[in-house]
Amino acid sequence: MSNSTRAFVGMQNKYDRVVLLVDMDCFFCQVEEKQQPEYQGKPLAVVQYNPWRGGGIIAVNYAARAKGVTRHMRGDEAKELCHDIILCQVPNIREKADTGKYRDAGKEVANVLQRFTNLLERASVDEAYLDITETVNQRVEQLQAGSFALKPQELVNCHAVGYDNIGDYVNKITNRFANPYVDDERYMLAYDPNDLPAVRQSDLRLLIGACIAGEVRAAVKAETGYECSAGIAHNKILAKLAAGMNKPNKQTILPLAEIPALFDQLPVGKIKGLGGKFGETVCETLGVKFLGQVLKYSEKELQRKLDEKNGSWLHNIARGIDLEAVTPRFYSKSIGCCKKFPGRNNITGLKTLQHWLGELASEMNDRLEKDFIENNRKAKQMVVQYVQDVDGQEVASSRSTPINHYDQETLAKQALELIRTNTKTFLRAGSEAALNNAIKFLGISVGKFETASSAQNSLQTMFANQAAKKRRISVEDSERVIEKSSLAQKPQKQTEEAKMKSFFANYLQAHKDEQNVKDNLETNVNPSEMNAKPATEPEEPPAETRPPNAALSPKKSFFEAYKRKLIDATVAEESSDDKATPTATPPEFKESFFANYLQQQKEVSKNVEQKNESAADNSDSSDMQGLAAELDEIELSSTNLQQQAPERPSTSKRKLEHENSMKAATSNDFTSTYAEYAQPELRADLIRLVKCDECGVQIPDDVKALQTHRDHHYAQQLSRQLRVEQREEMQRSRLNDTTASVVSPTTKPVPAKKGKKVGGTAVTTVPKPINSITKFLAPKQSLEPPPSCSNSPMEICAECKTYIKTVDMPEHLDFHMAKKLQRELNQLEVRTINTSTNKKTTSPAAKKQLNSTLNSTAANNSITKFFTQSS
DNA sequence: CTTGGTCTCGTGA
DNA sequence: TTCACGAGA
Repeated sequence: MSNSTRAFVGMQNKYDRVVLLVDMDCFFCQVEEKQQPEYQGKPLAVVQYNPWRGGGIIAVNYAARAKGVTRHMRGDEAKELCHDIILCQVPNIREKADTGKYRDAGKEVANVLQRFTNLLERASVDEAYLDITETVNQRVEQLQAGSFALKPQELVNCHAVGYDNIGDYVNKITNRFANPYVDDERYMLAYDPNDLPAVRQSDLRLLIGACIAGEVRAAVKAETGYECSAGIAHNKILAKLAAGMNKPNKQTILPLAEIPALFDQLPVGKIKGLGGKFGETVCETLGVKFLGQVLKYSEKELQRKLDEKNGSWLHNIARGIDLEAVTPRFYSKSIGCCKKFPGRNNITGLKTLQHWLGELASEMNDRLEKDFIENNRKAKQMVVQYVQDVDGQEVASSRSTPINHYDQETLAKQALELIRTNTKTFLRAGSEAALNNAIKFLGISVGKFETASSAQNSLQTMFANQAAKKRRISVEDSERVIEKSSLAQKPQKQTEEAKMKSFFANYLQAHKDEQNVKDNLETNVNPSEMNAKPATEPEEPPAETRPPNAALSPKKSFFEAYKRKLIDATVAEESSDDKATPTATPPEFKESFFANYLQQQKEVSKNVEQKNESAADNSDSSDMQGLAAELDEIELSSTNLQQQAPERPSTSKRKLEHENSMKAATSNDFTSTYAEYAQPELRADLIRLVKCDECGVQIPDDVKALQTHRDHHYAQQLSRQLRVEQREEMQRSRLNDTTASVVSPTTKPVPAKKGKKVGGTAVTTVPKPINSITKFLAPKQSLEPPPSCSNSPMEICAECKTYIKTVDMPEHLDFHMAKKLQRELNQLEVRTINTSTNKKTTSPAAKKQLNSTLNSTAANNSITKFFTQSS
């Protein structure tokens, strides 16, 4: 558990990184929509249960935002603005909001993100930074080596700050390829000479970053069903800023050169860290409104007016420089829960205080057990926070204490002690039960996690190993994913390809290939519109078996991509009021990359010559020249198309529908828009899709994605079932002990709580290990090895007789073990429930047994033994 | 009484 | 270093 302090990159690397901020769109709403598919496309908001005026809104989907519904509204106000709005309650457990559902969903997303880089920093439940510098650099190299070509079709849903459409930005970059020094004059004025190499590469690298962002978002969508927005920039601050500029389901590049213009009009408070009090002081003490105005102060002045650290930080920020590193963090450093007790709900009596501490402690206990199993770590410190009303003033306090084990009772007791011993007069004079100061806020959190030593018990060891292995595998996976999506990597070893030095040449080569080898594209885009290329040929072979030079083909030239955008734009026009429609003004093709290339062709081949042997270059070059005329023709026809397309929208629309065969390709609701634009991972020629029998959603046909998706259903089913059980259990205990209630806390609510607790323990304990291991659950897996995965070695699992990737086999076997564990836990649960109904008071022994199994260091119970035996 | 519940970080003692 | 507390997202 390295407590990594904040890290920074060197000033000399200020433009070297490519950072992504992925931000889930109205995440809580999406979670609800996924859970209740019938809600999809309808205006929806998530409210926290609170009887006053219909509950407080904490998330609003875009359909509801269109009607003017915002956060900070009450449910009733939302209803007024939008009569048919669906209001989802966040579940209430233990009389307080339970956000576990969203935490789990966030983790599901993070698991996908993780595959793309190990430099993943989770910033909140629905936001994460990814440092993708490595991958970008690799692709730059491959681009230069000719083994990789950009795929502009990945950029359809992408924006660049300062450009009306992404095509303009791409054109700008390609122009610079043709004339590398066009912008240098400006660069020299604006940047330090030492930065020029990075500055010159900046746009291309951000563009590549955007392609990766497209892949990331497509993977998230395909594997979790959730949509997100992303920002692509050279640092965290800018990535975060950019991500917010186009939403939902879009991504935004913030080009270096656009920063000054942007900042001139950018309110200071828009920058992360300047949104609050500090931002206000900055504005006041500097007399500025916009970030750009900060430029008039020297670093020294800023340091003097603010302080040394903030001064130079702001000095940098105003120049778009932020050196803060993306610090890898998947799991939170602390876990806590709290509750407000406003006004009338102030806690004024000792019993009430004990009751609520018990509730909070109970939730903590559940979450800590879960965390322990997942992360093999134990908290060493507990903090209790509270706000007291001391004669009209709110006084906040927090006290901490070391902890060694945490069950509900201990946590609650310790919390109470901390409050008691730190309050001057805890009880009102002469009273045994009345607090001297009413409590308005109560929170318990734990932190200072330490890894549980593996010697402690085998259960821990197993899960620790599990986690470590998973991490390793996912790193490999991320490489595989990237490889898969950048088609041109496949013929990497082909040396003759490597001789082509520019990615222009690559495009041309690719286009040439397209004529020889039939491309799936032609089935996607109607051949008659493709300048009368003969529509032909049998099914394309699976990607893995494709001949190398066919695989090299980038599938779509710029031209095709733009035409594609045209079609999209046409459809978008038809589907009228959709906000998620991409801006898709087609660029002028005369200025296009092809035109440029053709003009510059000879120079390019000259450059190539300089770096390389000559013979192959000449032939390439002549090949390219041979293509020139044809490309001209294509371009010509494309401009025709540009004019014609809007006049026959329905054909292209139908085509598009056919193309993706996604259920909602033309629907204009907010949840289905993705299908139209999700080429990178969803294009049939890249990944085959299968339909989930259960929910009908399209899933990439590879073992991992399938398992992940099924796992999701399985987990849902499990938790549904467990929730039902829990509810029943709660009712039982209520029947058994009707005196236990919130309003009369004098009645000791212990039996009820304990009854709940037993259920709760099982509820949160059981599904988690299952959930994390059921990645390898194969309930519906066929006995045949999936054809699309034939490239990775598979073997048959002796337990369930299904085909499993060899690399996944160890975890798959773990899964079977976990199933057994689940059975045992379930039996244990049945036993405890039985005793509780029989005896009215829950058997504390049974509960403790479970608790200590998962919590403690003692390894002498049945489950632990079970694992020792089976492993 | 009415964004509530979680998190993380920086600062000063 | 650790703790308490506030700020910010």
